[in-house]
Amino acid sequence: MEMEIEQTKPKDFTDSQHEIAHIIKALAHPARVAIIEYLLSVDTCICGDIVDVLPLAQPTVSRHLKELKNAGLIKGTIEGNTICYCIDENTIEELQKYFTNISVKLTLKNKNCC
Amino acid sequence: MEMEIEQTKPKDFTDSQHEIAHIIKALAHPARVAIIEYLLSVDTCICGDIVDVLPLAQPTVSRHLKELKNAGLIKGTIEGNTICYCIDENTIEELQKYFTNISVKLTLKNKNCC
DNA sequence: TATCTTTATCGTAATATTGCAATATTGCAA
DNA sequence: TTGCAATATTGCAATATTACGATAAAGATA
Repeated sequence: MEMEIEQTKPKDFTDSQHEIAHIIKALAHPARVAIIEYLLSVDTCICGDIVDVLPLAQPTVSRHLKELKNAGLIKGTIEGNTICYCIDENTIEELQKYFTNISVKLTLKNKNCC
Repeated sequence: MEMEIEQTKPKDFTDSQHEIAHIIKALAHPARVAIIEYLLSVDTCICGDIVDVLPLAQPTVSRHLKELKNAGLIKGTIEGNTICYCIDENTIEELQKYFTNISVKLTLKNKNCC
């Protein structure tokens, strides 16, 4: 008969790890970083000119926008002929809190190695 | 003779956009999120047991560690037979500041659309 | 209606990522 | 020295990502 062995190795990552990785992944490309930074820089969010400020063709930009939208980082509102894109503050705040939490925990940690 | 036309479309992304995307990309996978969270959870950074807490084979974990190290998110110190990995606070802080800056700018922005 | 503008989707090629088995490396311990 | 333990590297297959041209869709405008 087999002894029960302490099983530490998990079968999968946690849901939370999958989720945060998914959001972070949406920013893991310079094009999508540039899109967020551009949306941040313009005061209105009427954004029919995103293609003009990126070194990419229109279909490629469209894909990147879709990915950002899919991750909840931007919202798009149809405005007649154009689409008004803007940053979703809640998701950015989630990222901000995630990294702030890590930072805070690090400052509270033992520092007697590395 | 050609007229000079206002050229808004850039040739490439900025260095800063490439850099931040590179760091962010290192966290764009649940395995690497899990590694950071594990390193954060253990008090010492003697970390010879990372493979045991991840649902991945040893070579795969080694690859993920390499990628985190390459992005400056972790540091590895050879400690005799094992390697002592720990989080690089400076890089985490950089991310934290990046997202805090976006958050702050968003709260100061016009909110009359979307 | 016909055409223009804006954005999305499809098809496809090039490249990158991920995972694991096999193997190499390096230090420690018998 | 021999063998073991901890990591890294290599090779390779499967899959994902990225880019762009061509095309489609849908509202605006002549």
